[in-house]
Amino acid sequence: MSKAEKTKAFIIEKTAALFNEKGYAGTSLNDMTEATGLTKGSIYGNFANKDEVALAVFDHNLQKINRIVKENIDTSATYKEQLLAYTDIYYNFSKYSLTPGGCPILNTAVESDDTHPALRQKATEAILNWKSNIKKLVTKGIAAKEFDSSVDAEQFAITFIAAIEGGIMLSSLLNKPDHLKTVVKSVKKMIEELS
Amino acid sequence: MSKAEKTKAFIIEKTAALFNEKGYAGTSLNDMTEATGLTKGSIYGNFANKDEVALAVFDHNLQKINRIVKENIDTSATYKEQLLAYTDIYYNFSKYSLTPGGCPILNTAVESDDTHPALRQKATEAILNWKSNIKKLVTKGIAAKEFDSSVDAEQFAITFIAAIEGGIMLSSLLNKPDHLKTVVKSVKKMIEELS
Amino acid sequence: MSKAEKTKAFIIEKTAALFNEKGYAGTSLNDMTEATGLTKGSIYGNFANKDEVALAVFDHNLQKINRIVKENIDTSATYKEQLLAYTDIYYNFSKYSLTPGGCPILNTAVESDDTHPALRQKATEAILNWKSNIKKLVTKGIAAKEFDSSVDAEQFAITFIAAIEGGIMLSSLLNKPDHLKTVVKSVKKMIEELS
Amino acid sequence: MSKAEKTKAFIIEKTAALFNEKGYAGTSLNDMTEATGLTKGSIYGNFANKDEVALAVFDHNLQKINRIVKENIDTSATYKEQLLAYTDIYYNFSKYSLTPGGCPILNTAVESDDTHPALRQKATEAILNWKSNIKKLVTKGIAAKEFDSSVDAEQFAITFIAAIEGGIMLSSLLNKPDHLKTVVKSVKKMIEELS
DNA sequence: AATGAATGAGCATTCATTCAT
DNA sequence: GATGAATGAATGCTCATTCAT
Repeated sequence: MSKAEKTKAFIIEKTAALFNEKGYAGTSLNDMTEATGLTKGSIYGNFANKDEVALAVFDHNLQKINRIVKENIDTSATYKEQLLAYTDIYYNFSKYSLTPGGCPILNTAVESDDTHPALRQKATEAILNWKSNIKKLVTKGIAAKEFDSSVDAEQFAITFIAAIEGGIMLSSLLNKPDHLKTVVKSVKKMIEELS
Repeated sequence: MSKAEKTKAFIIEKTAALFNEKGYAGTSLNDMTEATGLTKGSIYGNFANKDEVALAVFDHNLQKINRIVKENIDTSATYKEQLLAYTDIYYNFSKYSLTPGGCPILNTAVESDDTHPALRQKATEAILNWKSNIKKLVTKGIAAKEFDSSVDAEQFAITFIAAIEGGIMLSSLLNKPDHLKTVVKSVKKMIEELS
Repeated sequence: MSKAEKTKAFIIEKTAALFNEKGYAGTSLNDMTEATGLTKGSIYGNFANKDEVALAVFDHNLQKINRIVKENIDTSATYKEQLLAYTDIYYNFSKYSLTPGGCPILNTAVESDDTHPALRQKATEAILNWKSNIKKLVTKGIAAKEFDSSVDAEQFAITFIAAIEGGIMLSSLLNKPDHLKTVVKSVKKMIEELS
Repeated sequence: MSKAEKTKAFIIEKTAALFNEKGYAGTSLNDMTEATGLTKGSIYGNFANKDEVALAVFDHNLQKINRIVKENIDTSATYKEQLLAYTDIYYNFSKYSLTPGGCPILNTAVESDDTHPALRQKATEAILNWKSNIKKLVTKGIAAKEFDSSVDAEQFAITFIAAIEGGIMLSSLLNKPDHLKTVVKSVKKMIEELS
């Protein structure tokens, strides 16, 4: 890793919390220099502009989540177990020391949808990919006779994601991590009902 | 209604969409003068500062939703029907010409939770009130033997709100109103299962 | 004249020398606040941006010159006398307390021709208008039998302007006002030769 | 020529057009690295600062012109012919592929006279040298009885340079190479009248 | 001799807010 | 009660320059 790559990674890591907590518009270059200890010139030497940092931070946050998902899903044998493992991630959400400030996908989605096309695009892709993954597990589970053939995979995936994201929002806003656990419990019940 | 009250109401109405779409940090006084056709001096003559406008806008948006909820719930006889009526509001969400830019509670919750205590407080109250309403309907439904006594009202309320809010986010981000309808379908199924 | 118009005029007057001496790129907003005693905000309250000030300054400088030209030309009876009166303006160039820093048209022409289309356009129009005026005097002089019919009005006008502007440049650069007077003498000889 | 000398020459050549078109203040180190393909460090390894490059570029441009002048003058027998040869250079100005952006002496003179003493000094010397050359030709022509003894060599030289430089400015600004030719024609007539 | 990476001062511009009229 | 005009701090970004490697 070159010096530039190291500094880029350093900037991303140090500003990730900032962008997630204060949003894109709410995070200033000054905030960023304070968080990193670097000068504005240095940040602009490594990124073309604030936008590029924000997009890189989003990718960074997403990778973090995807890595956790992969680790937890791969060890599961059946599709049902994989779905349950998926939910377990959110049941133990606070355990994983993820970027503070709530779910980056949710935050980005909410802030960017009317204001920042490039970020919106990133959030959209992340959600569509997530939906596709859940859908695949359900479809394969049906094929493997784990789930009832009448199950609507699309509907399940959408409801799954909606509930989890809504649960994260409630937990963050009300400062009650248990609310997400409560939602996860309901989602687990939904998974049981797939059979 | 005095002239001052009229102007205040006018400012709130004209800037409501702005705040909901661009967020608090993303909405400038200049945006507000453009949207209203008024001068900055005039806005400051009617509100102490930008904050006050944002808070008033939140109240305005919330009242709009609450009025719709009240209208649709009151006509229902049973508690189950009332819960179903509740969900119908979101099934037909786009029909009610609400403030553009997605759900104001969700937007405010996401933007304010790490940055704006006063707005956060408003969002918190709105959510807690919503949760309390749903919980009451379930509790009364249990007492009236409409729902099974084993039902956890708190869990249901939290999951209900989480799913709906998550559904709104998905619909806004992906620009697919049907996603919210899909979530509402799942919620209706959850209501059926309460019996 | 409204307050805004007064401030605009004040800004133009106070920054005219600045732009003429340091050029468009060489004049900073800080220079402008120092020269006017106003804040940046005040300048931006009266002009959309630095460009608008520069363009207004150019117009202001041009008007100043045009006013002097008009005053001196109008009193002359014959076309030859009008041409001579024209040159007298430049013979006494330093007398008129014009904007310091040399000829604004020349300065703007030289700086803007490869970099600033809007300013270039202004300089172009000023020069074309000047050429047209000189040409008209010659043409009318020919018609009035003051000048020989073989005279090429276009050639005279171009040479006239070129010599004067070149003379201003030499005087400014070498800090020798007499150089312009020397050039004017040659131009006067050219005028005598028109007959 | 050492490596360092080669690189210096390379930098000068590649940035000459830049400085002539955008001016000293308008040319950034970034522009210079783009134009040369070198790094900032490399430019600073070969020149003390931006100033030094600009001064070297001026010298480079001046040498180019002087070489052309020498080549064209030397072949002429009489002083009148030498003066006419001088003007021919400008009649065919566009033929010689000189630095784009107009006359470097004029550009430098106009930009630097109020802002950059070192460049101003260079432009001053170039003009004085030019004037001295023209003056010598006229004086020698008088001594050789080619020109009338009443001719004012200083006045002729100043008017000559003023007209040519003014002509270059008009041609550049109005994008009409013919304007310079028109001026040159007038200058040739002036030369004829010296006899 | 050249590079990559950094610096900090400076750039044009926009911000929320104030206040005399 | 509303306006026009101002303020000064903050915005994102670029500048010429330096220096360890």
